[in-house]
Amino acid sequence: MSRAFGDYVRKRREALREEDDAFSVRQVAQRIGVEPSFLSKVERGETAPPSEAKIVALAEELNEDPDVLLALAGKVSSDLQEAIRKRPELFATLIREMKGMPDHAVLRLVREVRDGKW
Amino acid sequence: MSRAFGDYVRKRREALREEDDAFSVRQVAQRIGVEPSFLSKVERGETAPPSEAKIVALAEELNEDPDVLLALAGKVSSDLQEAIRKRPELFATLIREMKGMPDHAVLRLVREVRDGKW
DNA sequence: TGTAGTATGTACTACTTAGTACACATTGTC
DNA sequence: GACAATGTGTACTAAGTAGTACATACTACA
Repeated sequence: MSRAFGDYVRKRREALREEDDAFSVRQVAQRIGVEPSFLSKVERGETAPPSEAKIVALAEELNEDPDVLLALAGKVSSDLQEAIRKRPELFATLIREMKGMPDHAVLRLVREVRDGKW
Repeated sequence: MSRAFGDYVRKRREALREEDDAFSVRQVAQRIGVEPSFLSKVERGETAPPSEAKIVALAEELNEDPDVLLALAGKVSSDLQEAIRKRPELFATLIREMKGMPDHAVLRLVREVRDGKW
């Protein structure tokens, strides 16, 4: 089991803690709605990452992008999955086409789409 | 539990069966590597759709687009998920932007990308 | 020195996933 | 009328998911 998720969360939490004691395992656990022992195990990679809902809560707590945290946990946000499931051929083709493209090309595309050229 | 997946599979299998007796529940089940009773229950929606691997095998068997079948089963192909997880911010933004767009716009985009304009 | 807060260890559990194994009743066919 | 093939009902299960509950051990500080 890769510990990328746990390591990342722990580092981020401890960084925030330098400035604010409220970022202890216990307090963060309580705010996201899990037992401290569970969060501890997650951070140490002893247990698989939590559910999507808890990961999103954690991302908010740590001021991180939920999609990035979900990715580290090996998941994809359910709203993205739903969007794909609604038009599977279209999105499947597009994503497979783009997965071989460099970041800057994808980024350019994102911007064009966002700027309403479509 | 919605039975969209099972209904679709059953219809498709029975259509193929008009032409070819090899498309019985038993024989298809054997070819995709499950018990006939399991496929039967799946088609009648009595059990949740099978795993991704079996769905893909079934799609091949039925000459259907695996992404469509996966979508009916409420799933997204793991290779697409992996592509998203590798660049979560980029893909998340793009997909969320596109989910509100009409089909023809998405299709145009797919074609532009495929035709190497990027 | 006691007590408040902190992290972690241990044990357990309810639910879900993804099926198998086998028996049974029906239908076609030789 | 036997035999083969078909679809389905019933019972079961191994592994994974997503945690809880409580006990223990350490640290700071008043």
